[in-house]
Amino acid sequence: MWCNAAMDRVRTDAGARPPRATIIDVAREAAVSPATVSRVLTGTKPVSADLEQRVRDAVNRLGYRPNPAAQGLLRGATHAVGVVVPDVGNPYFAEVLKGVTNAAEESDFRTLVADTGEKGGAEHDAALELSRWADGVVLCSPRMPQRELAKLAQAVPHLVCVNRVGRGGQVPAVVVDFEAGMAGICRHLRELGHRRVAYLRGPARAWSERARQRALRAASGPDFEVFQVPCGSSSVDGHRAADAALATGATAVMAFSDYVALGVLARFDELGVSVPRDVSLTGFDDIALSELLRPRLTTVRVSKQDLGRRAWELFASSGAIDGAGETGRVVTASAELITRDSTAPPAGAITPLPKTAKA
Amino acid sequence: MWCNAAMDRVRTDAGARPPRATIIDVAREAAVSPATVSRVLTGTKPVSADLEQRVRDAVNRLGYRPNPAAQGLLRGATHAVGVVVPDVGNPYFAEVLKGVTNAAEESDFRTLVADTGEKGGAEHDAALELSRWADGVVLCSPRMPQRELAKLAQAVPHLVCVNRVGRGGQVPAVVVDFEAGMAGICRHLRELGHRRVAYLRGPARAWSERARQRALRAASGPDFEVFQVPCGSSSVDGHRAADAALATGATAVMAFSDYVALGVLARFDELGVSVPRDVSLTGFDDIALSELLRPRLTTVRVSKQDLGRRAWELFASSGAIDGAGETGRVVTASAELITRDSTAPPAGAITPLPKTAKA
DNA sequence: CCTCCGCCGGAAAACCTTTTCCCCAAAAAA
DNA sequence: TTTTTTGGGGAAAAGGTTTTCCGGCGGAGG
Repeated sequence: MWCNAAMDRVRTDAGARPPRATIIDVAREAAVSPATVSRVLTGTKPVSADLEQRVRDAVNRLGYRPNPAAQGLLRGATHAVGVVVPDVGNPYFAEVLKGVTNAAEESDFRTLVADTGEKGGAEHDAALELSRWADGVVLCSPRMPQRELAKLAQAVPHLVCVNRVGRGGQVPAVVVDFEAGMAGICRHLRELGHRRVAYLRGPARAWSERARQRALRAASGPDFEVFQVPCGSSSVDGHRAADAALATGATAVMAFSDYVALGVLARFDELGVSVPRDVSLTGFDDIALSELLRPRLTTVRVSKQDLGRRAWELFASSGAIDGAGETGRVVTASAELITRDSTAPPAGAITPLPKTAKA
Repeated sequence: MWCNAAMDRVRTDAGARPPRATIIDVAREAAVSPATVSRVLTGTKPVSADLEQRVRDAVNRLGYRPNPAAQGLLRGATHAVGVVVPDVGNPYFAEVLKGVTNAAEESDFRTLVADTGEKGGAEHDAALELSRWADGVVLCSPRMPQRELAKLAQAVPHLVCVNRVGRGGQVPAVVVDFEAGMAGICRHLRELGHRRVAYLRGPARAWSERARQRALRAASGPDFEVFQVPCGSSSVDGHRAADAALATGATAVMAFSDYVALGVLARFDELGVSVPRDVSLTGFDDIALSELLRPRLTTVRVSKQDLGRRAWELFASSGAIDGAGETGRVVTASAELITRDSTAPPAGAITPLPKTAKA
């Protein structure tokens, strides 16, 4: 299968790809010891000027680059961070991933990614596997039960969650302030005069769904009735649930996310229901399209890349890089209401006024 | 639960996290030699039943998992594949990444990702750096010049391109059949009766843009005039270029991609231009939204995940896994025309009626 | 002039796993 | 029963880098 070292030197098969130069080759070329080469490259100890020059020349001549596996073996660290996402194809998670990647690159860390395909059962194993290859793992919106998460946190050295806090916040996490965001939407709708609104529920297991429910419970009252409609987290779920939402007789519909709202909007269009004339619609997340859609979607802005970056910072400050650090912090990312064209005062009567609007 | 064996190392930092168990710990626990443990786990040589059981028990008891760095050092392979993308936040690349990741997982490979932030200059370094950590690199839509790509291909052991073929196809690549896709769009528009169409150009450096141009040149003639309008690859580019496209007097607009078409559609809406009544519009790629938009976008379907999977297969068959294989294959992914609502026969006259439209 | 200290560079250990080499015991053949 | 073969298991080397330990040399102080 793999040839031995002696063979490797003379491997002249078609590829003609010379085996990678090692630190020993460089040392020989520069007529110094491997230790000196290492010192020049890592800068751990000063080296006399002429020797340093000789080493640098040799490195350039041979195109030498240290073998990360050997470095990792010695250091006990891999200089890599793992990211587990339910679905990379989902723009939300893609943005979070991008945030982590960019932040990690600044500290010379590599990013490993695992996609669980929205299967909550696969999360645990994926994280565990990734933790072998990385110094820590960022877990995005895990659906796994609390118990499993707690156990995982003990097995994985530096675990950070996004949009999920463990009980008591033992595991560091960065979460969107869903509660404030949802409250903002409710306030906005109430101020517009809506009194009966429908909420399209997300996945029951999702922590973010439970946070939204808290806000809903706080906001609802005699003058603000909230009708819960089971839905889901994808556009097709929204498309499917749109009719039920309408059937509640609500004057406004709050979707679990912008993505869900997209499907709702499409279905409303098919039904000839005009937004916001006949009914108002809100999303959550402020994905890029929400501004391109007609009508432009009223939603809550969440800086997804920032979420990723903050997760990285949590990972870094938990001692993954320098040494030991704090252990269980939960940082909350702000969620800002973005008012656009999809919300308006309810049509007092059903009379669809001839709004020209939207100059 | 956790091994006592690792105690002899005195790394007692606050965290109280016991260092990972090594194969030596397992060997001691099972009262066998490390070699036997290795043999049980890799299955390279048969081991008697009782010893095997002892080893397996010890492994479970200690939660032992082999250190990938040590394995990699020995094997000279990392069991990882790198993916370089211009922008993970772009759903197109996110999908390709997902395709690679899923395929890689099936072969027990990890995926490393680097995001160049659309900066063509960063591609070379990113790929080179990733190649240290991975057994090969998948380069998505590289904008780097031909010369640089050729040089990179020599420095990186197993390089695979997506949507870019090197001169003569020396580097393995999987590409969308942009030419056929574009030809399909042209044929479709011509059959509808369009004679003057505008094309919103993508990035000049992009290989896919040049492929589209070939198709355009082949399709254009006295009865099918194509007006080239500089644009770009993002939605805002499309938004900006929409006016210029209209100014050509074309009855149909072909956008570089669905993403660009999104911006065009938004601008047309602002201008009160109705699609497809006043002007037809086409995209490319068939991103998820194209079906949710109103009007639903006529476009060319490209299986983005399949692109990633094919790239992985190319990587695998190039000898990255088993040994030596073929070297420079180019596989072409089919591109299928999807006819939806955004295209229609041209309105006989050019007259931009004061459409209220969009019922 | 001698001694001590400090600095620079080399030798070697350590990191963890796989694999080769070798030995020993048991089974098969004579 | 003795010799040969086979098969299973242990010892040790290899793989590339960092870091500790140590030796040697030059300069400064006594």
